[in-house]
Amino acid sequence: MSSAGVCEVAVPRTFLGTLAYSIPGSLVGAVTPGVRVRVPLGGGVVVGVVDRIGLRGDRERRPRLRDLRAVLDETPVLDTAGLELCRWIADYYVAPLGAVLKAALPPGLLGGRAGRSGGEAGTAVRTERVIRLVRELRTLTERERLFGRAHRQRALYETLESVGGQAAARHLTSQLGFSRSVLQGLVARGVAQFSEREVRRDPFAGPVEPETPLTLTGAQARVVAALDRLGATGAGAVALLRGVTGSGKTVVYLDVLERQLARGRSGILLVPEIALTPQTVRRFRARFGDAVAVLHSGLSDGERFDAWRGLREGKKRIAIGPRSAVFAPAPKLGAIIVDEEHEGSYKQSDVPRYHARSVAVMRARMEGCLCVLGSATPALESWENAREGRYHLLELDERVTGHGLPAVELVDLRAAADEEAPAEAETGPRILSSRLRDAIGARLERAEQTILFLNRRGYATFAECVACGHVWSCDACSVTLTYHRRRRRIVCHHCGSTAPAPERCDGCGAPAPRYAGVGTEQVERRVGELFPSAGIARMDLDTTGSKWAHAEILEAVRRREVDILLGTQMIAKGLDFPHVTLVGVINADVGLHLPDFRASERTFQLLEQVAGRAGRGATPGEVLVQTSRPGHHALTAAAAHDYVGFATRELDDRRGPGYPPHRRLANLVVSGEAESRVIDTAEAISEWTRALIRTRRLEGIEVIGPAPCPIDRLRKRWRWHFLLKADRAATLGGVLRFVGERRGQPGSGLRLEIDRDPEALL
DNA sequence: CTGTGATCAATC
DNA sequence: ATTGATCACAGT
Repeated sequence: MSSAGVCEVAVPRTFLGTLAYSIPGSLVGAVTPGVRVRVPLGGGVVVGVVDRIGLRGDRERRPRLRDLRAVLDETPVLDTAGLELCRWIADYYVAPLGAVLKAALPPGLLGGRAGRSGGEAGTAVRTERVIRLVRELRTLTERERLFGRAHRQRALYETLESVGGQAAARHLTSQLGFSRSVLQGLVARGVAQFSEREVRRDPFAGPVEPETPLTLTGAQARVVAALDRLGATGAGAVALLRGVTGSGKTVVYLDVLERQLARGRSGILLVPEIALTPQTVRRFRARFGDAVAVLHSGLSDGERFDAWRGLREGKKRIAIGPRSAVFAPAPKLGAIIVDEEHEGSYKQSDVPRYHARSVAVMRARMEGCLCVLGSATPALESWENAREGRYHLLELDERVTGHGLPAVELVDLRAAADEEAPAEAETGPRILSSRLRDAIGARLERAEQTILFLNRRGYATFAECVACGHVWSCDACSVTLTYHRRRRRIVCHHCGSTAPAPERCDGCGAPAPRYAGVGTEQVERRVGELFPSAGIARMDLDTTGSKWAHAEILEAVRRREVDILLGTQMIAKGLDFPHVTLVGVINADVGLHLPDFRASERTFQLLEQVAGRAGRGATPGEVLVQTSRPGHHALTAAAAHDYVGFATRELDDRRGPGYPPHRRLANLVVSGEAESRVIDTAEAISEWTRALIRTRRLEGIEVIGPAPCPIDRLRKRWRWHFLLKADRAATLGGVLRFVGERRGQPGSGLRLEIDRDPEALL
């Protein structure tokens, strides 16, 4: 078989590798790497992407290949460099190339179905289900007759009435606590109807104010100049920009990108998803106008396709977006900037489990462009690379305000440390020390704003029976249920399942449980009691259900309608409010005890980030961190704003156990519904891997485990894992690929997940 | 003997 | 993911 008549195609399936097809004579000229093709697969037809013309070298001959059915693109959806990057990801992260391509291309281009929609733009309209009242019940008697004892339906009716007759079904069930059957009941009674409503909101649209002219500080100018020199080499240099919070990294990014544009190059700015606010985008639009393409999961498929096409055709030159924007089809790429490069959300949690920072570095090397990793608290991996000279280290250690970083004080929560506090019986668990309470009071008097941070949502983290000690936990996951007081439900934060708050113990029948472990909802209540006249806003997943509630809350803070903003890590990143002079961390110990090797690093980063919200205006800021472990190095280092000290100590702590960045890590998780099969399979695969290492005489690589995962049941699946630790990335990669190919699909409803360079081991 | 569901392997 | 092959077992 001549190599001209055949090709390898990546298809959207879960197995590794590509499939071979023959090219019918009529299509020969049209088939090139990177074009989409329609191919027969099993009993159906799917859309795949041509990986290469000719067969893979390692392939055994087949008597007969099936024919390509059609070629869908004149221009490849990925250029040579893009395809090469995707191959690297597939290889490195042991993922099917088809799955990588699916993640890299706009939604709809590579759908499983090979229908009409596989053609051009994904024109799918995003809709949401709406319930609408269709019958008016004017009199009370009429309502009573109709609803009888169906009081939830009546409540729903009245809710809908009060919001103007219709509401999104999703909002009613997830935010307001109506169950789906109540909605259905109302429809069944003929009082309401369901319909679909198109959702189309572009939060980034709207007038763009011209940028207020900025002059770079001396330090910023030096950094920009250094980056410019690095970029000009065309050698794919990587720079780590460590700039303290408030040192003006964004201004540097703007300048770097502007210089690239001036050279006829394009640029990509990656930001963590939650930092992609209209506020951020506005700054870039103000500088670059229509050349900016925003890639955001909140956009419809059609809008995303338009942004993608705009970039590919050179009409847009700057791409801003989360993780997947690292694949932006920017021709003549000059720079990729990864803001907040330490953020864990750059790692994708499902296949392909890539890290956008690593992909950015690899892409820059492949295309010879500049890569800038920016953070106040770099990931230890990046720090180590900079220390060893693989990345160029640049630093900004002055805040632009000239005020210096806010003073941080650790407030000891233990024992009688707080003499002024009344006995616990009167106040419930202590949430605010008198120190923090007084500090908030002082800000209220001076009309300054306060941010309170607690990385735990809900009211209480668990419910416990006072009589027998029973703790309510999820049926599907091995975690305790969080009490949400306003919703009057207990909720699993892993699978989302909920149940009404218990009235008595399942086991012994004793009445009402005790709720323990403070969450943001409880802080909100307590703060409201202590400061009844203050404007309080809570920002966490529960209050930002609707897509842009988030931005609305922040607008209220900006207008100073809010005196105290309280929330989870959502409020830790990037917020820039000049009148915030106090940041209070309710409990810094949350997260410090997690069974994960990054627990200390996470805590340090979060504290440093949240502390950076204080004192960004004319008045210096103050930070109070409540903790029961005031001696912990993550906390003392954060209090001293001592990144280098923290990194040195933490690197040292990780040397013994061989955690990254000293050694390379992969987490292999076996999951399934039958516990015994999961254990057996985890043992079999880990033993098989050990044997592989032994027989191949591989050095510098070990298998650790298996053991149950820290959360050993999730969504009804039992989970066991084992680790691979290796000195060299190449050794690890070789073993992982072997495991993936030979044991990747264990069958019987079991799954093997391979997570290379894991962000967390939970 | 046929129908049903579970399990497993292959997909070019 | 999806499909088809294979097999145990229940019902006819």
